[in-house]
Amino acid sequence: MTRMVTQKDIARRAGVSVSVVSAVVNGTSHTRMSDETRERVEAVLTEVGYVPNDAARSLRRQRAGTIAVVVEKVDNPVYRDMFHGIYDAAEARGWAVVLGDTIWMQSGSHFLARLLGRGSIDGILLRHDGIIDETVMRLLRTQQTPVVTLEGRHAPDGRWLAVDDVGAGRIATAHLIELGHREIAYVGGGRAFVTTARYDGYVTQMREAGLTARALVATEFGFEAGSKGLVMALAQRPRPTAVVVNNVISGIGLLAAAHDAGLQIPEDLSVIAIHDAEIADNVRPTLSTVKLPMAELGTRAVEEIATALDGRPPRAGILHDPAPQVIMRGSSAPPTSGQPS
Amino acid sequence: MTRMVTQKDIARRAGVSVSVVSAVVNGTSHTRMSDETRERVEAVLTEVGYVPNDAARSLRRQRAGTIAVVVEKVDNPVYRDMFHGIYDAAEARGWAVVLGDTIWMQSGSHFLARLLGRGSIDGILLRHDGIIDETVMRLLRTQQTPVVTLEGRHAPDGRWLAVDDVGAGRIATAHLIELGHREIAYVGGGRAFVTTARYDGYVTQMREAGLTARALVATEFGFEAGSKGLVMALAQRPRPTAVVVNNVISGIGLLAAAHDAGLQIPEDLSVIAIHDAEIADNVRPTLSTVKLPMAELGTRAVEEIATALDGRPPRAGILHDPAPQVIMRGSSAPPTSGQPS
DNA sequence: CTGAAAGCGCTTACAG
DNA sequence: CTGAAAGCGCTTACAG
Repeated sequence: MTRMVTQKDIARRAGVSVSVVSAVVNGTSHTRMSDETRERVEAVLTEVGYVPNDAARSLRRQRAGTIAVVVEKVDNPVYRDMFHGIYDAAEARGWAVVLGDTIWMQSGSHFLARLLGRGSIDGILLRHDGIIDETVMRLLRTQQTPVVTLEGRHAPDGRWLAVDDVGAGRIATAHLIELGHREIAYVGGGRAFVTTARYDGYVTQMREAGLTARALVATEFGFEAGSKGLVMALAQRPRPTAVVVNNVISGIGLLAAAHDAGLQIPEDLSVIAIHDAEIADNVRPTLSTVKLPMAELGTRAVEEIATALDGRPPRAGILHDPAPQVIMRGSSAPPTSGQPS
Repeated sequence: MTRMVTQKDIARRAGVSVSVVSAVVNGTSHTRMSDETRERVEAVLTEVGYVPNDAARSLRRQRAGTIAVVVEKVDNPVYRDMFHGIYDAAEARGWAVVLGDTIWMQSGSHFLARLLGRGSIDGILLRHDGIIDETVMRLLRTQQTPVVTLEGRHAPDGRWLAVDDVGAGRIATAHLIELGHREIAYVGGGRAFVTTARYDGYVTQMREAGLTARALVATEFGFEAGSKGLVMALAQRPRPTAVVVNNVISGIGLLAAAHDAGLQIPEDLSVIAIHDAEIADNVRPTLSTVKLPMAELGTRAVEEIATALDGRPPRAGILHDPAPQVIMRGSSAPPTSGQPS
């Protein structure tokens, strides 16, 4: 490992001071210099392949130029658009983005240390739904690094953003009602904030349609939540002819379980899941979903970090625009007369 | 935004020098001090909630304590175990891990700047299969930050690691042969390195069994590659009774396309995909796969970074242990006599 | 137009 | 047992 080449080295080789080198590197016009000098420095810079030391820069500038995004499971396809939105917005502001998984945020972990310690991360976007250790949350709240919570209501200093979960629950339910269903169940998602909101939307929509809302079939997340949820939903009386599932992954799991139970989808049961993902198009039957503006959520979250760094007041809240949108696929259809009950 | 509290502040409040504070913070025994002093410092430390500045630390230590992992699509479920292996190994060595997506590595992006610039990232694990801009690769090669390439053969200074792709291709093919298939096609994955290796395994295994290997049905990656691949494979004569698919995602896509084409899986066509993921269990029919030791790959990759940082020679190569393993599910079965041809 | 110097917050020899 | 000082590599007022 050879020694790092510094501005000092460049200065020596170009016969100028480090101030000049720094000015050239940063494109600062403040220190005006002759074209001749600039060219000479630039020549040396590219010749030796100079790269600035980010640690030194961050220390001096008191800003790292990097924000961290921490989510529950990085491989959840639901985040794809959000990551994209975050990346674009961050790059536009001159920030790099790094990702991490919530399960890495354990007390004492080096990942957490990097998040908490100032100097390498300027802001944190956190998808948190009550799953994080309370000690860790307290630490996070105590730190000065701004934290914007995504889809949760626990934000330190009130910086939180969420998609319209109530609206998603409503529109999913409305879709099934419009198809003619009256016996509709709500499956999945445990007792987390987002579930509560989505389930609320379901309840409201059912009531408005003069239908009776059912108890939440609470089953956590993941594929398995879908299969367990199906069994529990089918045990309800009267037997539902349609279900709203709390998320795509559980929706896929529910579809698989329905297949195993010998149910025809959508003939025997209509299914719609909240959140859209590519996989919904790649299972059979395809899965109807509600698409939420995740890319916009990401963009707004980055703006909120900027707001926090500027010391401006939070603009917390729910993203109502664009509105949740039903993407009808093969898993939802009008109820059939021959539907088992 | 209040000013950051520094060791200097702690020192003043505790009535000691910063050397002592630093020693307490780092648990350094070098500077022995009285228990009384240590306790006093610790009290102040916790009282004000001191957190070290990582930028200053990195600069002084000439090491950031963070490694970056950059992969093609972070939401590819294939990486889940690998991330886990990387995280565990990194934490054990005292390193934090941050994740990024390959598509962020564009010339001029701040993400790339952070990767290239020394000081904030000590090493890079890169899943690269020929998709990255050659300019970027050259920059990466030029930098001093060690890069370990995962599943590719392009590693700068020869630090690369891969799972046994040839073995995976062989064992997948062997599985179908053992079931009694003789007309077996290979679908998906374009012309990337991993594909070449897996396809090679298929060819070898076919030959050893005295069967004729077919031309690669080259269709890139993703779900769509599976559907396109199916059409192309079915056009081959004699029509195959079984296919090896280059990866799980394409395998799912192929299953969906087969359903749309009215094919019964596995009766009309047996399918096995390389790489295992939870989703393989959650589609119907379930998808047979070959599981590769991704967690171990992650662990070894972290060790390789350590090797590089210590200036020790590369231990590049293929991970043969544990060996690829067939996970038979519902998509593969013996050929049926009534199979269409 | 250019240089010398201070200082960001740490760690680590070195001196006492 | 503890402190003063140097220095990691930058950026930025300030002086000339």
